[in-house]
Amino acid sequence: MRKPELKFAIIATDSVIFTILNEKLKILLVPVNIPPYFHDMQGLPGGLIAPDETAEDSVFRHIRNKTGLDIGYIEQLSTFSAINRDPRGRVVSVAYTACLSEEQATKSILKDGAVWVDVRSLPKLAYDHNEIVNKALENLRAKIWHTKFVQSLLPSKFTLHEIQSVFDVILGVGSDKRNFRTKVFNLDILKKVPGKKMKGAHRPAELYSFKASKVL
Amino acid sequence: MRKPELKFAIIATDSVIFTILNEKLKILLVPVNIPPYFHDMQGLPGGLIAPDETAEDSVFRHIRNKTGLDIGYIEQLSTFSAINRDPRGRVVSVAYTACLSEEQATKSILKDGAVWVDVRSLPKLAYDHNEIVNKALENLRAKIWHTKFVQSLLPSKFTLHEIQSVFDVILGVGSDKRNFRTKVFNLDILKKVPGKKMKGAHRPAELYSFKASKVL
DNA sequence: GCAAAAGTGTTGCCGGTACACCCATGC
DNA sequence: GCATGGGTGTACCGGCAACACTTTTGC
Repeated sequence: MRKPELKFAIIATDSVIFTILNEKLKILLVPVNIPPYFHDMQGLPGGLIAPDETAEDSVFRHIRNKTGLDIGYIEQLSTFSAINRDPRGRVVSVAYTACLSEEQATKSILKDGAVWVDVRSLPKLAYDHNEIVNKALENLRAKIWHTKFVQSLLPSKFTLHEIQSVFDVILGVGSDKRNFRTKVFNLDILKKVPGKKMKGAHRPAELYSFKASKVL
Repeated sequence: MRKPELKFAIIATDSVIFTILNEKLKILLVPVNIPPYFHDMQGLPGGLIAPDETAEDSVFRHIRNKTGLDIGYIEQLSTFSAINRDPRGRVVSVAYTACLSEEQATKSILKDGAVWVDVRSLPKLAYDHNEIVNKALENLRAKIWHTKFVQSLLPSKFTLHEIQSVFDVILGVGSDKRNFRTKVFNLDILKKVPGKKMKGAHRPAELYSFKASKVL
């Protein structure tokens, strides 16, 4: 099945890059065309780790190449080492999760056919990338209250409605406005900042930002 | 600093193997002697991943070689890829956590100078192994209530005192007997099994075992 | 009968959830 | 003045922590 020409395993990284566009959770996918194994499929952005870079460096480099962006916050997800996960040979992949704000995602200049795809309607992906995405989603949902993922998904200033919407979209449930606010205020992670945000003919919303390094 | 003869990174695994001996949390360490880099030091058991095995396979194999035991349950911890973590060349390591019962640990036939060392009095270890152990400890403490680690640390039948002792030793705090029992009973993960355990001139203790696959 | 570990319930607090109304703005 | 989203408080429930006495056994 796999070609024996590679004597040792090669190390790569794959990135699950989340953003929220139009209240939908999306990830970045790139075309995969590797005859005779994969025809017109999609997969996660990623690539080999260069000899003089760490896995994190590699992730930053590959994301920059696909989006033109410098991502600020990534988190290691897991390492995938199934023997036949890459039909071309033995490739072990260290998977990472990253998040972008809608603003960053829309201003990024996608290259090589990269596209944002709704996680609710993912196609069958190349390699074991569906498995990686599923694990990334589980991990995101489990840790959303205890990591900086939310901060990466939001602009520097945001309304309470916006931050609540991030939680609701990721967790896939609608939450109560008053309870949500009580909870985040008790966590003491937000500070009110000057200015208000108008959106249509309504009462303007207060703006908030994250207190420096409160959430781990 | 590092030798350039290796053109690509090599993949290895390292294992943090916990057990509890005499109410002390211990890990397995092996001697490391690699002049001119490491003289009479200790480090985690581990080794390269063979081309035809997964990372998990590699962990099982290396543990078997050091202890003569077949470990049942392991869990991936994290992957360490700092460029100079191994002074001999570029080695990326996938770290795993495993746990053994006291019975398994004492009956295991340690080879190559492997020893059990109290985590409270660890020496400076070779490579970045102190960092790996610290992360493994954090992870163990954070997930102790939600993983099979506790099951791996206990024999198949045990008393309530014994399981509480496992939690207390790992978390480093004494807990209330009645509250602890209320909590585990509410979790519905234990079943009473026939027989009692005597230990000195006292009232005998009931024996319990885990219900099949309740804890994830 | 005494030393030593096993076993057993109640109370207060806190975090989570359910739930409804007034406020500020543009038109 | 009305339509639209912004903002606020209370009541119930369940999990968690503090706390002391009786039971069973070997000697």
